Amino acid sequence: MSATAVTPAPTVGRPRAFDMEKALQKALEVFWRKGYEGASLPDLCEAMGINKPSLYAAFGNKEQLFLKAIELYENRPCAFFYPALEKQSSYEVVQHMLCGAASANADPNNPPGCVIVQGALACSESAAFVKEALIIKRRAGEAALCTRLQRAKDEGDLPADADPAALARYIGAVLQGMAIQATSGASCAELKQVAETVLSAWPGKRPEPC
Amino acid sequence: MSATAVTPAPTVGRPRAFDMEKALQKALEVFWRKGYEGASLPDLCEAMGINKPSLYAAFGNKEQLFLKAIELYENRPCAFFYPALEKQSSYEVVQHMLCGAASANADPNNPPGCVIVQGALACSESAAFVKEALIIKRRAGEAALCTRLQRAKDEGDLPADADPAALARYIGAVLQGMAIQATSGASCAELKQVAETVLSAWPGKRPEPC
DNA sequence: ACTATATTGTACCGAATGGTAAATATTCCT
DNA sequence: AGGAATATTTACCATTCGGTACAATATAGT
Repeated sequence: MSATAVTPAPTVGRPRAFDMEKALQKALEVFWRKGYEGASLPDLCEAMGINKPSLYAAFGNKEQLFLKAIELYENRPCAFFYPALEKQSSYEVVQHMLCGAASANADPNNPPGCVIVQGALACSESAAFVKEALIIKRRAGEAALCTRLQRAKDEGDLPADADPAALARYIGAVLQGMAIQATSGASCAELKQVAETVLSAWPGKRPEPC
Repeated sequence: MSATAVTPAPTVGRPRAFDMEKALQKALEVFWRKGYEGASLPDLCEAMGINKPSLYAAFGNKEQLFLKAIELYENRPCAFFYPALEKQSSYEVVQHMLCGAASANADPNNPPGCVIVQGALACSESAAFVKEALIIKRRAGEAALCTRLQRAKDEGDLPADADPAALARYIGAVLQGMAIQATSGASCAELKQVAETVLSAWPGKRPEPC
C-alpha cells in the first residue's frame, strides 16, 4: 500500500547508491512536464541522477516507472482529492476538490496541470496501455464523487431532482479543464475564480457559518 | 484566408496525383487521434495515401502540416465556436458553444476530443513551438468569449456584478474538460448533460420563448 | 580472506524517428 | 518533337528511441 518500498530492500549485495523515492519524484516531474511519450530515457535518467541499467533494475521499464510515478502523484500532489469526499456537505466536498485542484495545478514548485490528465492524452499505439490506465484513474475519481453525491442526495443535502452522475461528470470536466487552463499558464488565483464560479451555483446546501 | 489553396496550383509540370484537402483531412484525423508527437510520418503517409517526399513537397514538414491541419480543424469540426459569439444573448452564445462542443467532441465520425486541447499538451522540447501555438489558440478563443461577455454585461444581459473574464475562463475550462471527458469515452448525450448543468446556472437572461 | 549477491558504468543493440538525394515519370509550352 | 517544370518512387541519411550484455565494484555473511 505504501509507495515507499517499491522493491523489497535486499540484505546482501552492493547497496543502492540513490534514494528510490527521490528518484521517483524526479521521474514524476519529467513525466508531468513532458508526458509519457515526450519523456525520453535520457531525460529521466538525467533528472533522476542514475543510469539506464539502474533505472531498469529498480523500476522495471519505462511503463512501470510511469505507473509508479502516478501512484506517487496520487499520494502527494494530488492527495487532496479522495479526502475531500469525507467532508460533511456536498458543497464542502466540491469546494475542497476545486480549491485543491487550483492550488495543485498551478503550484509554482511543480509543473503546471495534472499528470493524470496530460500524461498520455493522445499518443501512439505503444502508449495505449498507459493511456488506458489514466482513463481508468480519471473515471475512478468521478465514480467516487458520484457515489458521494448520491449519498448527499439521499441525505437531503442535494435537491430531490439532482442527478449525481451528471453533477459528478460536470465537476470532473471542470477539474480537468482547470488542468488544461494551468498548462496554458493560468495562475492559482485565476483557477480559484473558476472554482468560485462553480461553487456560487452549486445546488447543495451551504455549510452553516456557526 | 481560405484553407483550400494551400499552395498556388502550378500551371506547368506533372500534376499532383492526390487531393491536398482530402490528404490534409486524413492528416488531421491522425494528429487528432495520436497527437503531434504520437503521429509518425509513416502513420501520416499511410493515412494520406502518399509518400514522404510528396508530403514534404506539398506541406513543408511535419510541423507545418500540423498547423495546416489545425487550420482545417478550426474551419470544419470546430466551426461552431466563433459563430456562436454572434448569438443575441450570452445564454445563447454559451449554449451554442457547449452544445457544439458536445456534438463535435463525441462525434463518432471523428476521433474523440479536441485536437487543440490534446494535440500537444505535454510533449518534448522539440514540439515546444506546436504546444505554444495551441496554447495561443485556446487563449484566443477565451479572449473572444470574454469580449462578448463584456458586451453582454454592458447591455444588461449579464448582471452588473458579473466578471466577464472569470466567466470566460470558466466556460473555457468546461469546454476543455468536455474534450477530456470525450477522450475518456463520454458520449454526446453525457456531454450535453454537462452543458445543461452549466446552462441551468448561467447568470445571463434566458432568451424569450416567443 | 573468500564467496555470494546486487548495483554500477560503459558500451552496445535493433528498430524507429524526421528528413532528403537522386532518378524516373508526367504534364504544359514552344 | 523537345525542353522546362513539377510530382512520384526508391533508397538512403544521421539521430534518437527503449532496452540490455558485460565487466567492474561494493556490500554482508561466513
